[in-house]
Amino acid sequence: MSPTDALFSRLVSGALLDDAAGAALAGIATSVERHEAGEVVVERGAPARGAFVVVDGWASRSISLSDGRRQIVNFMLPGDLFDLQVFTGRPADHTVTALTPLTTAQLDKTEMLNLFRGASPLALAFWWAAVQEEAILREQIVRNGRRSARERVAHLLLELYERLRVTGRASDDAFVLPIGQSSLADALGLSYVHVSRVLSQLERSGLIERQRMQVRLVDRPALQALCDFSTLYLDAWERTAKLG
Amino acid sequence: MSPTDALFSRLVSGALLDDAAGAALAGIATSVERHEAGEVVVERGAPARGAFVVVDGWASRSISLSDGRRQIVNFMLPGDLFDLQVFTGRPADHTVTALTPLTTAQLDKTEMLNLFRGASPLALAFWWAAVQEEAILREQIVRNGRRSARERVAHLLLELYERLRVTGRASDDAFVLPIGQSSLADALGLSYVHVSRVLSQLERSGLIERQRMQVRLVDRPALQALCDFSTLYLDAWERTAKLG
DNA sequence: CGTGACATTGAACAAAGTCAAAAGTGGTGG
DNA sequence: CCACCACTTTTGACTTTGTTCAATGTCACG
Repeated sequence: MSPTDALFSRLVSGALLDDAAGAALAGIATSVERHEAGEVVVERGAPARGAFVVVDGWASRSISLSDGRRQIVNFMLPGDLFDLQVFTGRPADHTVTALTPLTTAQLDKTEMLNLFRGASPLALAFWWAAVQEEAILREQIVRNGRRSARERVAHLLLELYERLRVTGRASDDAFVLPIGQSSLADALGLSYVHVSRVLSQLERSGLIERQRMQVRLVDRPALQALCDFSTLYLDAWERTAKLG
Repeated sequence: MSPTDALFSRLVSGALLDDAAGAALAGIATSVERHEAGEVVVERGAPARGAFVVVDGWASRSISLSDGRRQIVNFMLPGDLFDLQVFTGRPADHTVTALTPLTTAQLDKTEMLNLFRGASPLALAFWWAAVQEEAILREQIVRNGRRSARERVAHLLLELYERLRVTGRASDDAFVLPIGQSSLADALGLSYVHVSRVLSQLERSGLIERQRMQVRLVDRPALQALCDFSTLYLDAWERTAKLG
């Protein structure tokens, strides 16, 4: 039994691979690692070593807030790939932990990049965009899973501000929020009534100001502290390593 | 101003593109579409037409439960790409709605695939795995955002069952659940105390059985009905269209 | 002005969290 | 084989957070 068996059976069931490609796959899944239950496999913030396949056992991908609240973003089962963001040179925005005795196989980074050799540089750019988006989804999971209503609202406002800023649509701690509170509520997993209350309260506390569709983050540092906001998951917009 | 300006400024700030690649990018972002606020841009379940860039305006990506509860999975702002799953031939597992007057540019499907011409078939397989994973993350967002504790637990058990089944690790409505309740709680955004209560209650209702680390989904249809479980987001494991 | 969509407020209610203690479980070594 | 340990699960009482329902405001626009 090869380390890539489980992955292979997933890919085959999706009709994505033939046997030749399967052999190629097995060829790049080189070093097999074994971990005990509880062991950390990839640390948040650590530079990417390579991508991994889960050969056997269960692992979790999780993100913790600074006060200890923890959100498992998803479970990784045999055949699952992770840290496919190697392509982009980004550090991991999450921690991977073995939940049971775990066997993984590492897919070599340069081998992986070789697969893209011959493709347009745009292909990697799109890959990067997809990785980017995944990071935003993960953060959304943590936001809605382990943050209070107040924290959620603050966190979303901060994220929107940062994302809009990159394309020149926000500055001076202010931006146009062209959507109603019930859309915010649907994004945050709250009722629109409660969103209204929280926004009013943030305004009364002097953290934000609202007029029409304009929002101003009056005290951005305080907002960030309030919800434990980190730009790690967005930073890559500005600091990603160049690709070969 | 070209339709890809916002995307370009994102990619450039990540040092991913030079001007030549930017021109190539502009070359494949052909047909520009305009939508009114509230209009549906991509319908859940519809076959992929191509990938899109948001040129101007805001959109949401959302998933609704059959009783109307709605979860916005993320907001799409100018420069964001979406429906990158074209590569995989999967239908959309979510609905894209314009939140404001919206301008998008379509990236032609065959042009997109051409970018991968010359890359190994494995490159597309990895892309497919990433898309797969994103779908699971989206479902996790809906689960934790708009489902009750009872529904969440049922939904997660069903997902794990389906995912394990693909690699032969579950059958007969039963599988080994080798993790503690506090891991489940961390994944579901609940307290472990509450998870314990819910599991006990599901067992008393005759929907599941537990012994050691074994879980049996005694009445899978009822569980699926209980939490509005759809395999759409997992199905691709078995029904994805073949790639060129 | 009047109208309709969106936002705010209050009061009653429900879901899930917290705290604390008791009951299993399984592994270890005597 | 049993006693002991650490850990996980269960249960009950109580608290907190956010929801629901319903009424009231506000504002842009015809």
